[in-house]
Amino acid sequence: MSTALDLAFAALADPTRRAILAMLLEDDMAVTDVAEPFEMSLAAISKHLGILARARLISQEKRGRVKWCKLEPGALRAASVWMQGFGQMEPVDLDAFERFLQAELGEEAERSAAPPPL
Amino acid sequence: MSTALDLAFAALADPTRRAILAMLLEDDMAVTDVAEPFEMSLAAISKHLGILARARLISQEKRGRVKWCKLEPGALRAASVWMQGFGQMEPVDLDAFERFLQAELGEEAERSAAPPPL
DNA sequence: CCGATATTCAACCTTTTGGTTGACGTTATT
DNA sequence: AATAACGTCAACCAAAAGGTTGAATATCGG
Repeated sequence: MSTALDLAFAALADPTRRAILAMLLEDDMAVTDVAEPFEMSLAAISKHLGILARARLISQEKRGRVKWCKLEPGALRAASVWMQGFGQMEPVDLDAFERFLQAELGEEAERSAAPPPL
Repeated sequence: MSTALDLAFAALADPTRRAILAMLLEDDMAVTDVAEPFEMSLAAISKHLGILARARLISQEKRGRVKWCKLEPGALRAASVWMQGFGQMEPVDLDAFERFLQAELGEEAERSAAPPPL
């Protein structure tokens, strides 16, 4: 039996899934469009999205034949609350986050041999 | 090849390891003492500690025959920065964290059939 | 030196994870 | 009606995770 926190952290542990979350930060997306930048099958991405949805990091709504994926920050907040308890974290620096995100997107792009964003 | 973030989130995904981190929040501990409340072998706990150490969530220093484990908030901070970028998190509520922690320690205690704290 | 204590190592086992492929059911398009 | 597009399902696979046990390695206390 997995707790919400188990599911959230496990979902976040995969770089593909974190990249998906970063993409969804920009806008809601259909499954096919989420899959497009990655070098793996649609079915694999569909599974990743399922894992993110079970962890409640995203929600999915089917309209017609396309299933829309939407970032759902609730579970992230719960996990964040848990983490913040440890050790007097510095106030959050959003610029640092931006750099982090860009760096990771870069890595992901290299790993998947896709053209780097920008 | 796993990034620091992969290792941190993967390490946090296991409830035993989160419980260990919570214990280390109180004080540094030797491996044997970390293992004591859990219903699993010392070797298993040693592995968990190894995973936490590789993720740089803890550090380990051997003095004599005992190896001391110490919480290392750096990696947590990095992961936290990543998460904070998503969705306008509320300012951190440390009381909420305390409740979270107590709840989870309770669950862990039930799962491992150990006497609940308090 | 001897026995107890602290920790890891190695081999093994089972379950989970992350990926593949091909078939399938729906919904759009023409 | 036929075809294409969207997404999932089922079966399969290799590798990693999480646990066990028993032996090995230090180190400490008498």
